[in-house]
Amino acid sequence: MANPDEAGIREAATKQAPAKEVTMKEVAAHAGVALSSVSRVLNDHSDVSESMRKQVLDAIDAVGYEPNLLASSLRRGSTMTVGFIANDISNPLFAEIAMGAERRLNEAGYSMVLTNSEGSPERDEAMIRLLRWRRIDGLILSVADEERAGTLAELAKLSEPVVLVDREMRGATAVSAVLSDHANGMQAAIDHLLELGHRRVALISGRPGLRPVRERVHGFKAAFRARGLELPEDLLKFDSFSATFGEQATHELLAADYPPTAIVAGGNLLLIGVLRALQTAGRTVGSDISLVSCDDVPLTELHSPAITVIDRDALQMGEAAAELLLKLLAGGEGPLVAEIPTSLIRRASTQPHPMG
Amino acid sequence: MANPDEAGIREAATKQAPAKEVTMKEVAAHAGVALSSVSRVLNDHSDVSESMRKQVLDAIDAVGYEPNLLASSLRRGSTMTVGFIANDISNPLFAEIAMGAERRLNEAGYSMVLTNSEGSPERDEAMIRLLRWRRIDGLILSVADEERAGTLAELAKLSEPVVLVDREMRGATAVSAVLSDHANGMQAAIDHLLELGHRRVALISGRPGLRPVRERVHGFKAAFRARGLELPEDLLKFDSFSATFGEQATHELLAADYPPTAIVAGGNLLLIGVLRALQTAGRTVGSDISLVSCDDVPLTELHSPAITVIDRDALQMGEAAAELLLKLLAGGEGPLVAEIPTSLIRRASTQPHPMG
DNA sequence: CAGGGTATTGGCAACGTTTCCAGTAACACA
DNA sequence: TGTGTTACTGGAAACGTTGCCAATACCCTG
Repeated sequence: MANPDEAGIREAATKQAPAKEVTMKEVAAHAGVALSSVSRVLNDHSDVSESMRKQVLDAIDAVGYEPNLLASSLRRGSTMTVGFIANDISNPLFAEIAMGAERRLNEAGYSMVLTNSEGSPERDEAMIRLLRWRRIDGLILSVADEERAGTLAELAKLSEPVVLVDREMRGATAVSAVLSDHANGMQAAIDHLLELGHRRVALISGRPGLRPVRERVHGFKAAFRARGLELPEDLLKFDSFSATFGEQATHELLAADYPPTAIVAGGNLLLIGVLRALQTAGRTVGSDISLVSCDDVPLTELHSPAITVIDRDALQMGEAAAELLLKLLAGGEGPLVAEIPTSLIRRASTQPHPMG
Repeated sequence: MANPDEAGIREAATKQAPAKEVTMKEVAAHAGVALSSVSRVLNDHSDVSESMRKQVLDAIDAVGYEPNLLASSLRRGSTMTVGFIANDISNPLFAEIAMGAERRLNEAGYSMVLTNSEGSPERDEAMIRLLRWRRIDGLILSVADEERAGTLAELAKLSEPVVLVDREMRGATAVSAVLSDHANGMQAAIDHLLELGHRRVALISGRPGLRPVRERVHGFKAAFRARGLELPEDLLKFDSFSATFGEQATHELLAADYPPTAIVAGGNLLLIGVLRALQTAGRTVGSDISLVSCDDVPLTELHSPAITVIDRDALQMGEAAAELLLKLLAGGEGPLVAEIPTSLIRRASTQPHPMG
């Protein structure tokens, strides 16, 4: 590499298309004013004369100037950007939350960069770190693992405000969050099933470490307890929110000695697996077995029979998350918490237990 | 940044705490070496001694240093970031494309910032401009309007490589793109319906300005022409890809004097509307009316009867888009084009025409 | 020991902004 | 005429990096 001949060649090859950027300097030169005046015009400071403003503005589109937000952010110490780390962007629920958040943030002049952890705690950490290095002004996320030390550590290093979506991190000092009321939603759903005469009610959901799962289990138990009934412990299946787990768990449940007469699927991906399994096993939803799902998606409405769901307003969740973050960004004291209600939408998939 | 709306907010937010950053300077001081040596270690240049490397690395986590990617990008002239502008992130199809692209880009060391135009050409333009000002290294997008002058202008100002997803911009100098083969897919689907005896086949799709719509119409016409049949011009409905339009168009079609015996929905949102309308009208999919949709989503598989679709691999589309962009980023000469095949998945929603 | 590498390091000027601090001109007032 | 005030403008120092260039120390050869 130190060969002088090579160096020469490299130098020649380095002679890339310069692609010289048009900077404020050019604008200033063209307008015959100082750099600082151009800056003042661009940031509409109070102390600029009309003639100066016109002069600079003309020069700007004469030379085709475009601001460099990197330089601006570096100098200013703020990027006007917030990060959003989604667990799974292909899940319409998260997509809608992200959309709600982005709308609200854009209104306030912030822009949002959306990234996808694909449910991996490692990627979670990597994304937090990357966004931190990018100097985002705030972060909205739904961590993949609430207990993970690495994630906690990465978040702790972030001095900017953070809002969790449907997560609580008990290992950390209290952090702002928007939380949906899974417990009450689930309690209502289970109560509905019990009312219909079901006793063998199964719950299929993700890892019990996650808040939505925890809360739903609370609601589940509360409903049984309220009626003085014993909990069907053997019908609780926790592993992941994926369709494949939904399918596998359903098969296991159906094959048991005392199979359930009703199933609750803890998410729209799980539901897909459950439906596949029921179809394979030749069971008819509604008449053979009752079914409840979480989160209203087109499939639940259009399935025949239509599927009873515990619903919540995903858009609203996103907006609420953005709202909290904006409050914090404006200097508000944290932690702030917003509760999003859930509601039970009864449809044809839940029918009275034939022997109930 | 010149947006006057932002001024007030920024001013309010400026009253931040100082929060002095830990920079390379601190690291250098702590290690007793020069700033440039720290930089060399961080970018692992060849000419650093082992002792220096250790010394600096130790100092780095002694002082808790975190790189500032803004400064780095500014200096280096490259952000290692590519933008992705999606039409509608809550559409699982786009979400999957984005996911495919992000995976491939991450592998190559790039990170992706995902934004959402919500199908609005104005937002399209605004997003292109913003990303340009952020100095992204490349852009993947699916413009909302292929003809719009403003969008063309914004793209023209971008000197970095661009890859379109399922779009062609005829007003611009040729631009790279990943295109799916809608024409053949549609032709196969229509041929399937014609084979089943259907003649009154309706097509509901988005605005005809968009490539997927254009191509599908080609395929549609080709299938009729190939059999020497006359085109049912009155059954072609173009307006938007939304569920509401799907519903409205279906109602119109059903109310016509010569209603269709088969409907093709040009997207998964349209399908939702079509299904709603059919349900309202009391028509049974399959026996009363045949149905084909575009893009395989859980709903099509799990609906009863299951719905015949023209499928394509969305993940692959995203990966292909990233692949093309990476080639261009590596200095490859454009424009590059990748074709993604479509395939017809026959299911129970397409049945022989009773009178066929 | 001179001479010429080689390997490593330090210093310094950028990158494109913003912002503080002076400086200037114009004007009013006494 | 001098003084103070107002309204603007220019200059220059940051922000945190990177990369070129020169400097140093060391080693090897003759």
